[in-house]
Amino acid sequence: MPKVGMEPMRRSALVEATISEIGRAGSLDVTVSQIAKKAGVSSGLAHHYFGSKDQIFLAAMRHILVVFGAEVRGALLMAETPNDRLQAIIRSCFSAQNFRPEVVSAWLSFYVLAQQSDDAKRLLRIYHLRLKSNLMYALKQLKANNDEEIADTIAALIDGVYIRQALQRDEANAQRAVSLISTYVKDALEGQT
Amino acid sequence: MPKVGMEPMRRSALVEATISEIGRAGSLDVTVSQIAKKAGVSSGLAHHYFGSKDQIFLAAMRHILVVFGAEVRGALLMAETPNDRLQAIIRSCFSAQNFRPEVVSAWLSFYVLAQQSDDAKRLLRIYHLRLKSNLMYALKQLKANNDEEIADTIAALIDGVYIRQALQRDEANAQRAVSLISTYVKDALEGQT
DNA sequence: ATTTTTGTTGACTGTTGAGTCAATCAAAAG
DNA sequence: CTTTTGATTGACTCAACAGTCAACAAAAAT
Repeated sequence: MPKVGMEPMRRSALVEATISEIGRAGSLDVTVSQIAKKAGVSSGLAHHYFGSKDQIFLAAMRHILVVFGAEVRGALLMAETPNDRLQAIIRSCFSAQNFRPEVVSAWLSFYVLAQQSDDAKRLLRIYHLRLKSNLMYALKQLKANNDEEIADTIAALIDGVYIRQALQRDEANAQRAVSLISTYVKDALEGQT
Repeated sequence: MPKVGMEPMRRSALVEATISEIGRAGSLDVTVSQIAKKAGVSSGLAHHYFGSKDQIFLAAMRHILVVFGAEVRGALLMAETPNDRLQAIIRSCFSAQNFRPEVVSAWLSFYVLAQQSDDAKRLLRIYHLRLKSNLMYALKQLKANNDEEIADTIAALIDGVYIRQALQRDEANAQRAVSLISTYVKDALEGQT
């Protein structure tokens, strides 16, 4: 079985397994062995490819952020008006991919990780900046005079809805989440123009 | 030195130490020894009074919720109009006591704990229900036709602002947090009446 | 004065889990 | 056919830590 070129497959299997196990456990309290088992390999191999548990976590976090970023970019491509752009961003947050229970749960754990690891903090900051810049770009075109406050509110709302979803654990209602935030956006823009 | 009646003092010292250490570490990854040391006692004593680490965490969480609940109730007493009531609730969330960096950080960890422990989940659910009921009571008097959605949005906003504060770690700007949420409330109510 | 109760410690135990390492296997290269 | 290289394992080491326990200290009760 040992063929050449296994590395990328193993890496991504381990990353997926990490997200899945973190989601299942609801915390970073998962062992390398659990992750490896879920990925169908030995714990030694996980260390072989990633070096340490921390690196595995970071790789998983990077993966989630990359998937998220790609989805947002894809959705933005099809948006024509500034309002479309806002909707595209919001809807991306709650897409089937990103709003999966394990992923939501993993997000929460990554927020915790970011309090401990500088690398994780850096990753999350980049994500935050990109999200805000995307929001601001659309809001500026809409001539919202308090665009910065609105952007921060949207961002906080997204995080808040996520955290609450992580707790409830019933099947995620993405529709309601999107409508909640969209309603806010509508009200906020009406109130000020 | 061993006088009678030490128990309540030790318990509260340990609870305070737990919050402080969780806040410092940014996660539940603190040892009983660390907590005990911070409280100025031995690890054995912590076990003596609480039985297990889980129980210590739960006691700390209960303490935060009790303090929070008391503050909200106090603020509500002085509110006269429904709008005052909303403001009172929001302002309580960001009071000097509740919005301390360690407490904010501990909150985030408690959300994680609630994904693992049923007891923690129950505690948090009670807090959520009480918060929502307080919000709804005020919103109903304001004749908001979409009161439930507004209540959920406020709650999500509070959580979102908290989580972001936990990350930034710079000195908390409670003023801005309150104004962010108050602005939302104003817009939401104007938009619909 | 002695007994009981309450508070308190720190050493000890058992377990768990991260990371290492030598050895193995099979394909690819020469 | 032999050598190299990448993939892979599982046993092993070592440290950390939760929880236990026997023992001690001082006040309170008798």
